[in-house]
Amino acid sequence: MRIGELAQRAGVSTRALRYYEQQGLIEARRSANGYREYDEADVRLVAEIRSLMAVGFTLEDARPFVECLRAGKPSGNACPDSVAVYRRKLAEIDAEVRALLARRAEVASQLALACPGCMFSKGGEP
Amino acid sequence: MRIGELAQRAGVSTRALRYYEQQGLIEARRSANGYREYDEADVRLVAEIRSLMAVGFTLEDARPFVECLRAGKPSGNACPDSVAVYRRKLAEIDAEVRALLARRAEVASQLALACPGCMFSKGGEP
DNA sequence: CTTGACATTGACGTTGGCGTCAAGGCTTAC
DNA sequence: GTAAGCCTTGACGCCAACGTCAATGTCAAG
Repeated sequence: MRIGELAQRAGVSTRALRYYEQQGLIEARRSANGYREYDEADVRLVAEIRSLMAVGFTLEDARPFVECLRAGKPSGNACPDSVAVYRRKLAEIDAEVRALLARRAEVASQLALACPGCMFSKGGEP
Repeated sequence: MRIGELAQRAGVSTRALRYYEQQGLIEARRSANGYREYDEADVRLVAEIRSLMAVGFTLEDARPFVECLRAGKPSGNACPDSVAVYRRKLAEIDAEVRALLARRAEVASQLALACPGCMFSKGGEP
């Protein structure tokens, strides 16, 4: 299939696919006229990328998973590098959550100072 | 005082101060040679901006607080617009935390699939 | 033949909050 | 007078993941 069909089947733009290729995540053979040609395996690769991005992974984070699939593994997370990324991501998320909660507490205390009663009413008291 | 001293006292760069001015958050009168001149009130304005940014506010978020101070209020959060921003920010943070926790759960379940036992050991089992 | 739907590469725009030159003017000290 | 240290405006760079346009090529249908 060509890039337009892959884009439609994977739910991404053709621009995104060319970008992934530029970043070395996917590759395509070329037909005689220079058009990119993809197969079913590429649909899976792109799907893997998108599902990882959907949970906050960057393209770089997705790279080990893609390489894992291209290495013939049935699943992108069946490789040690992928597992390492999972663990790193968990740590990152936990750190982010802690930072956010700390900020939340600060904001809440400032709000309580600025507007006593705001914290327990729905509409607040401006 | 001139921009260098304000920068030092407020703990920001001169570039940042000029940027804040460009965004309409602070303003400076000019001395005869064209240099920006600031006073103590500006130190407070910049301090307010920085303390808000430290908890994740954008410059736009900080605007009502600055206007509040410039309106003569003793505190930047003593105005209804500021309180509204606080409340909006709390909601945003809560939404972010929820999204992060949802992602965390997804990542954790994938990790559990990829590497049973990883979730309960420190070093994991790759 | 021409229209239209596909494809190609290249390059600039987006978002926030500045960092980092560049090229020059003002002031003070030696 | 000149070096040092302040200041001015202007403009490009950065980061991610593309969007969007430009100019052009390919191919099947009418």
